[in-house]
Amino acid sequence: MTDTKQKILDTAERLIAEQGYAATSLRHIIAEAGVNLAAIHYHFGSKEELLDEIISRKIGPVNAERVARLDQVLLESGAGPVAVEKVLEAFLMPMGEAADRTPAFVPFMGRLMAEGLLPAVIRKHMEGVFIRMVAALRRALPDLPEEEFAWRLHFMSGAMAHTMCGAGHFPELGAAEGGFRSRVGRLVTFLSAGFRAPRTAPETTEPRSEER
Amino acid sequence: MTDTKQKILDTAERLIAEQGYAATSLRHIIAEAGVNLAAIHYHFGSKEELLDEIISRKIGPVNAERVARLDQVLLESGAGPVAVEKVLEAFLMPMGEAADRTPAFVPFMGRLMAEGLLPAVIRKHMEGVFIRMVAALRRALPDLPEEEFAWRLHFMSGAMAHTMCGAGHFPELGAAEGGFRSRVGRLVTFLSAGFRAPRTAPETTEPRSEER
DNA sequence: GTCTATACTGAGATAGAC
DNA sequence: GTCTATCTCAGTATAGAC
Repeated sequence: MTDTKQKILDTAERLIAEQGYAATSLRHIIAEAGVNLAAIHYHFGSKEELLDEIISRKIGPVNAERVARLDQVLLESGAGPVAVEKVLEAFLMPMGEAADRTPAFVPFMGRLMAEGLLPAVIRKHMEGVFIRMVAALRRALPDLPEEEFAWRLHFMSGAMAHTMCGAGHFPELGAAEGGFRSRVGRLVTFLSAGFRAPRTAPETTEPRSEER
Repeated sequence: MTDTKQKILDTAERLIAEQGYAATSLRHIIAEAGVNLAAIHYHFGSKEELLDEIISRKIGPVNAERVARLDQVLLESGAGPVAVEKVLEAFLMPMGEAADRTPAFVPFMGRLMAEGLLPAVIRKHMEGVFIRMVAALRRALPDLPEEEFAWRLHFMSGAMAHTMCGAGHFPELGAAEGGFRSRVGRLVTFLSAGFRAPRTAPETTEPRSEER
């Protein structure tokens, strides 16, 4: 890979991690990287495709590790029950190891999630492992109604996004900066309990009658 | 309020609910509303302040209802224990009633959350009730360590954001469209179980030793 | 094959005429 | 209170230098 291309990728990843995708202009990237504006469009075609390549070059090992761990969890449990915690950990922890190798990547991904850029860009890189994780999770929770299960997956992805982003939206609440692993540990505890909760009783979904 | 201003507010709210804040240009808004571009800057000053006014005019009653319900929950429990479910419901349900009155508002707010616009705009409208809700939740969970509690609040806000947004990022998972109340009911079940989970054991936060 | 210079379109913002 | 004209900066496209 040419030096120019490399510099663009590294600089863009860092700036997007710091400021977000929308707030990072191509002109800001080229200024910091010391390259020409058109070089971005020569090497990548567009801002969106640049984003795609930043993800592509780093997400591969993470997802491979995820699949390996998920397979191991399923193997270890054999025909017996699968533990929710193990599945979630297998899916979430590999991101932390990527963070050790390349520090900007986790906040970078967190930013993208927070900005709602998953559908257009990230999904294509994540869909395979995500489906795999969902299947494992379904085996861990065979009695949960399908609709309830589907909603809980949404709750999970929301919580994941905000956790990876780090700061979250209410910094004054004092989210102490633990390492990524401790953060994921707490998230796994929280989500596992949520997934294991009994189905929602129908009357909970009714409007409350009393008014104040 | 002048008719021009009203038309801008209504049109902008609808378009942002449909397409998101970033994707909705002022020129698109004025075209649909049938007004002049400069009218937006005359009445509101900027796109951001327009956003602020759309929120301001609707969030008031919602937050008043939230405070009323939170107070009622605390009153009913007196000196006894407070139920997590009651607190979360008191905070989340009033949004659903706003949805009945003005259908575009919930997806509008969901979009903003999904786009990560909370810190700049929404926080100032929500901070008061949020702090109040956090205090009530703390009373419901007196034994949870502060740091664990803080993280769980982050997990909650992430899950909330994605839930309000409706579709979420993985539509192929088949999130059936229940009404807002059933959705909130499921969310309350999930979050309550998560909040009540025992503290995360330290060893869960350690790196796993085995590799595949 | 790589990279530079420059121009095009559409965004939000602003000044000043009416 | 409203509208026209214009400014700056964004992402994008292309012609041509090396």
